[in-house]
Amino acid sequence: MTSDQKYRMTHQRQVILEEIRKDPSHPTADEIYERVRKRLPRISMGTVYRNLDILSSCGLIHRLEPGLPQMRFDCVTKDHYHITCMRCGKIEDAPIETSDNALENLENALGRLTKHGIFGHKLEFVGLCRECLQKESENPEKDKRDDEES
Amino acid sequence: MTSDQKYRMTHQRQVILEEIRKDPSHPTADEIYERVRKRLPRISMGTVYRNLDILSSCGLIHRLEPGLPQMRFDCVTKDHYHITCMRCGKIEDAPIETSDNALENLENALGRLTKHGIFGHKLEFVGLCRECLQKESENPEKDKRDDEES
DNA sequence: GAATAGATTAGGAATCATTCCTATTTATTC
DNA sequence: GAATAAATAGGAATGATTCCTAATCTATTC
Repeated sequence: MTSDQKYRMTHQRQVILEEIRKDPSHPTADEIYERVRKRLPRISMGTVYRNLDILSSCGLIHRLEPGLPQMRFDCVTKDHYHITCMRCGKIEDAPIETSDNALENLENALGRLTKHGIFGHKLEFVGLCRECLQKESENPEKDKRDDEES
Repeated sequence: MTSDQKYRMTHQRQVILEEIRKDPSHPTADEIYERVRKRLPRISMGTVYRNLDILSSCGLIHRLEPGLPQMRFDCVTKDHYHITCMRCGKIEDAPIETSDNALENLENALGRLTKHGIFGHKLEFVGLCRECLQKESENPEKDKRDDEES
């Protein structure tokens, strides 16, 4: 698929890849399944998961692991950072560059300090997305006090 | 438990907290359950989970969410960073300070740029722990080529 | 173009961490 | 010490993910 011949690019795999590439919103496996199913009604969830694994391990997509029960997938394979909404779970790209090497220097220093092999880092920003922030301001303090006067 | 009286400090809750505080290795819920069970043989998993939730929401412990199926818990509530071993899943503290405010500045800039409310970030280093690194060097390339000459 | 072998699939069962439910127990307050 | 609320044990339910199997597809070789 990349250069090795271990994998074939089957039609199902191609459609899954296309649907991920159509969608910059970091969809879950389930969302990908639903979209692919419109084009391939007989596809199974097992096939979707297996191909998400294979596509990730080939580097054609990225697997995201926010602290939420479902994994999400990213068609952008260039390293970048994300903002996760703590209310609705939406994940958006953080418009910052990873090119400055402060974190890389830190990785090297950490490797020396700890004798670990440090191969990378995951940096994720957490907050409220624009929509949830707006709802918050329209309905202030709503869910911070769910123990009073129900 | 902190200052509000919403929660009681029950014996079970106390024991759970003590066992977490005895153990700096970021145990899973299951590991905590096993340790607590030695002291309270009749405790149930539901009680452990409920109390881990409550203790986290009170700020007495921290809940970690590495990209692995099990959550882990940390008795150190001061903000700090971790190194997760991609082979064995062990989580260790990263001996770096969070006090320099580069990431804080970045959060502020991001908030302005995106109109999100940014409340924090999660930074996690990924690599091999000392033990797994050593095994790797004793048995080089073992698991990178599991497709050749089994 | 038949035979072979390996990869892939659909479908569904199994797994397993976590959450939820309920009847009972425990602590607190009046 | 009755009333009330919180917490518990035990077990069932949930739900994302993984695993299994028989059937199908595809590339290669003769």
